[in-house]
Amino acid sequence: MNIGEVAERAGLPAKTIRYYEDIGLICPQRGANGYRAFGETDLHKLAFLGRARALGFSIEDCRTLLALYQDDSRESAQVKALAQQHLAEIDEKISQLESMRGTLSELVTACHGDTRPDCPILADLSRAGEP
Amino acid sequence: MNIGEVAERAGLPAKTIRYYEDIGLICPQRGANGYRAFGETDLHKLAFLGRARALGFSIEDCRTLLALYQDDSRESAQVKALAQQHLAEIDEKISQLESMRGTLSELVTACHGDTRPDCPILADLSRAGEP
DNA sequence: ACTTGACCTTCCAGTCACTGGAAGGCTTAT
DNA sequence: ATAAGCCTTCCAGTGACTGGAAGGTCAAGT
Repeated sequence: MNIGEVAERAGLPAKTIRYYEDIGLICPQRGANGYRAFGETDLHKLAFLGRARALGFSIEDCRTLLALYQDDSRESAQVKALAQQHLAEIDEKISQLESMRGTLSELVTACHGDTRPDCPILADLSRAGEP
Repeated sequence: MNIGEVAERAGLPAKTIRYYEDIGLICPQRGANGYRAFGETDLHKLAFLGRARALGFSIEDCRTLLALYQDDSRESAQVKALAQQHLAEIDEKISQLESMRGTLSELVTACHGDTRPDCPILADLSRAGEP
């Protein structure tokens, strides 16, 4: 398989696949013409990486997950710990965003959004009332 | 005020303040010794920027917000539109994270997390069942 | 007067995970 | 022979900082 086909099948841009090779996540063979020659295993790894990335795992986490996947003597506790840690980070991010969302939606509601300059959003940002 | 004091008072790292000057968000005066000399207006702008950034606005949004804040002929509709757009982006991010969270927490729950290698998390990432 | 330490300055490099583009080689069809 | 559509490498840029090196300035203490 050339990079175009594997990109199509794995659902990743060719650029990303080259990047993954660059950082040592995959290591496809090379044909006589210098083209990368991907096998089914490479495709499988790339799809794995795509799904892990879609779950928000960092590249380094993905590297670890791939290593665990290929390690017959792994303990599922290692995988679970990694996933739990990531879950905690996601929860953290969500709560930060929820907090922003709360403030921001109050301000948006309070703003008339007309042709006059008075604006509770700017008033809040400038802390007009210095709370 | 030197940068240390304004950093303390605005609640921003000195590095960040220098960066904000670099990209033209603020323009403090300079003393004879080459030190930045911040006035109350600078402090006020920095605090404004800090709060806007804390609400997740991008630097470019902050630049716009600051310009609107200083523009007496602004229309509050401009501010509201910006905020609404940002709110929509936040909502989008939250829903992406919630979706990750959903899948991930199912997988974490399903994983025994013991010394055996069998792991639903890795099974899902490798799409063992090719759904 | 001298030194110490805490400030301040600029500039360069690195972060993360790509993404875009330039310049050039290979393959296949016309 | 040429055109298109692949492929290759390498370099630069993204956002919003952050760390660190190398060096100048200031205030206090001896």
